[in-house]
Amino acid sequence: MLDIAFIRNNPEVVKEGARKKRMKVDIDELLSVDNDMRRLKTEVETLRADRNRISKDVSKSSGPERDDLIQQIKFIKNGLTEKEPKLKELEERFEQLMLFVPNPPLPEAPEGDSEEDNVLIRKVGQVPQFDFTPKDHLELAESLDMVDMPRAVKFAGARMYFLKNEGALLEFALFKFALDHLASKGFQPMIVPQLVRREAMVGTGFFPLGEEDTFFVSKDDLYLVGTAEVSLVSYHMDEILSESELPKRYCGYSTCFRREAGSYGRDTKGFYRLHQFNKVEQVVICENDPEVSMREHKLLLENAEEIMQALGLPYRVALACTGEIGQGQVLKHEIETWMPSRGKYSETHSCSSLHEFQSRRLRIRYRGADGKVKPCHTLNNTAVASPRIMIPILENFQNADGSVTIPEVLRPLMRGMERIEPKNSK
RNA sequence: GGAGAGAUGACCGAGCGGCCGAAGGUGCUCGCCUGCUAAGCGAGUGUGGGGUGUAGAGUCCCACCGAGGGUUCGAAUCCCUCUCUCUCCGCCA
Repeated sequence: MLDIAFIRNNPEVVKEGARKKRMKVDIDELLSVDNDMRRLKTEVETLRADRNRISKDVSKSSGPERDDLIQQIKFIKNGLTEKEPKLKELEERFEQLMLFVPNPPLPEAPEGDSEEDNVLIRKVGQVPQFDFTPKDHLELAESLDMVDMPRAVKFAGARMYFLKNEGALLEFALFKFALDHLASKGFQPMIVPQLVRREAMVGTGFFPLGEEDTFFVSKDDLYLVGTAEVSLVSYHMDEILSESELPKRYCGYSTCFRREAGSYGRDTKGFYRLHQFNKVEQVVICENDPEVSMREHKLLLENAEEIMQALGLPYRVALACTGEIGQGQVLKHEIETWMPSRGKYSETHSCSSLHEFQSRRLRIRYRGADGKVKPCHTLNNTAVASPRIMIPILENFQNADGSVTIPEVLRPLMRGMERIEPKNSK
């Protein structure tokens, strides 16, 4: 959500932002509703002021004078009964329109339509050269008996899976490693609610646009989160924090549920696109200062890169183009990891700054040193998401004999195992 | 799931249908005072929105005492619905 005053004063900036993001939104309609709403509001408030004033006199009067005052109020109330529903209608329309206005991207976000227009920032690590025919991650995972997809699909449907044996252990090791790393840097570890109310989904900006992609538990009116970001950001909903306690830095673990509506037939094989996965997410809530949030943005990116480097995975960092940036984000970096079977770097992390977009929706504010209450800035980035991260781990670290070498940092977390060996029986 | 109690400002907590945007305290800000610290003294300090005003300051108004309806000239106070919290019982990782 943007500040309506900002939209009023800078309609062209907002329109240009929407255009860059390739999003359709009718700012002129919004402003016209805003205008009508304010005009009517003034009328209604004048009537209310009259009513309140006269009503106070009622208590001081008596007899015919009193009856006369009450008559006057009844007359005013007629005007109110006529105007109030119209005002309410306009206000609802206004709120609705506001939910769709995209946050204009920062100037440093490159303009573009799709992934191809993202700008490469840096490459880290060596892409492996195999002197044997490498397998893809699914083949590896099956031969290593780390996964069972067919049995899951049989009773749970497409894009479902079991992780088993070293697969299960590896995932826990990854999350433990990530949480430890972030906790050591002062991020507060959290295990978060995975079922949330609509308010949290709208508040974090996933709704209304992302509603189709979300699982809904209708009996209880609760939504399954697609990321811990929803809960971590909503944590401070409706609060006024003090500047001295900022920034708030969190790392949260959750399972993530995504319907993947509209992606039928895409990435159907393997670990890339699943209905359910697990993730450690980083979230920062900080002061309303673009420089501060940019610093935090870099910190979040750096944390994720440190984890990637510790794992020894070859990756690159790209700056997402405007067409790839979500509605609420002003800047987004992606970490893409080398996946041999795809023959390219593919997204494993997404680092976003949202400025006031979420905090306005959720009313997360803080009292500045000047005594003024301001909306915070919010940011988030993946720390590690699995099983997707297992694609590059399995594929990059595979050996000629079909085994996979476990990254050193994870070995202490996997009972000292150094390799995952192929199994014969299933 | 059954029975009962509750939801008030950044936080805690009082509140008779008009004198309540709301006592008191804590916190915070500013000042004073005291070898230092702690304490003490004084003053200030709600949110959101609309109008006016040169962004500002100021000023006027509206709304808000969990949310939404209702009664009333007038509702934090009365009634209804919902949500959440707590206690007890049941069930349960």
